[in-house]
Amino acid sequence: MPELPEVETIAAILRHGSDDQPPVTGRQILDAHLLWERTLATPPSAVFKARIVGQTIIDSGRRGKYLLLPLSADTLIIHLRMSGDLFVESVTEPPALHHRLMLDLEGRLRLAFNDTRKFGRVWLTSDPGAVLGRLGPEPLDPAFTAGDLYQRLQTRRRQIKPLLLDQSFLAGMGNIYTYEALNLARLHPLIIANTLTEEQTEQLWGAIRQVLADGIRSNGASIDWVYRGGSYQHHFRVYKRAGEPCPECGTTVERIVVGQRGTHLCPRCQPLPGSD
DNA sequence: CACGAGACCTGTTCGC
DNA sequence: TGCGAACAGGTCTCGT
Repeated sequence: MPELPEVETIAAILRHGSDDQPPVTGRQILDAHLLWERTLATPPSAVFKARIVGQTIIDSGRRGKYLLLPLSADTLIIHLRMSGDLFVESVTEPPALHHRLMLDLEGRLRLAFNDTRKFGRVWLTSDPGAVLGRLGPEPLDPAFTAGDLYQRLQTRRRQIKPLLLDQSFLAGMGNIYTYEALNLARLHPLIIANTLTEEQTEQLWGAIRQVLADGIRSNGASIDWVYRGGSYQHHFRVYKRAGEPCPECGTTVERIVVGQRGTHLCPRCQPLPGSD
């Protein structure tokens, strides 16, 4: 589930709580249990527990797709990758299948990192910049303008879709929101980045911000067996709609492969210049 | 710089 | 029904 809107949603739940979860901010970490060694990127597991126990969770935020939990001395950084998720539950619950890291908190609570596919990673560091250093701009930052995007596109000769997925170009876009944005902007995923006109760039910039903002407003998307209560999946225009009519023009939605990732598009709304 | 392939993992869905 | 292949929200590394 985790692209920018889903990570934003989780960060907000950890900060403010939800209907069935109290907030974790302000709580001290009393114990730590690492259940899958490779989940921990740094420090070595031998020092992780001794270092994190006793620290208090100060806040909860996000940068790109990284979840940031500033602690009293360090920052806990979590990347959910493909299947990661975070739960706040009672310490009395038996650890669920696929829990990889559990932090016992004040108030008999537990913050659990659950990650079926084991791709997710956790960092405990005093220097978040070392982990986040190469991320591109935040697409929803008010300071990020269409002109900025146009500037950044000028030096790139890559196909637009893999470029938007490149986190050093723009932080937070994932596979689904990227092709949803390209569909909304009526741009083919294979268009070469520096051939976009200023007008097309403006469309793309608006579409990116719209799909992300709508995703956040819907509390993210709930897909397949991963469910968190988000509802943005009901707004998807082309995702998993290959073979169905485009909501815009009725043409059959196609699925192609770009950079080894499935990509959905409407061939009529999103024509590729120079081919027919 | 750009691209493709392979790796890392488990679970579900698809096609025969 | 069974079984292997393909596929899934991400990113890293290596070779060309």
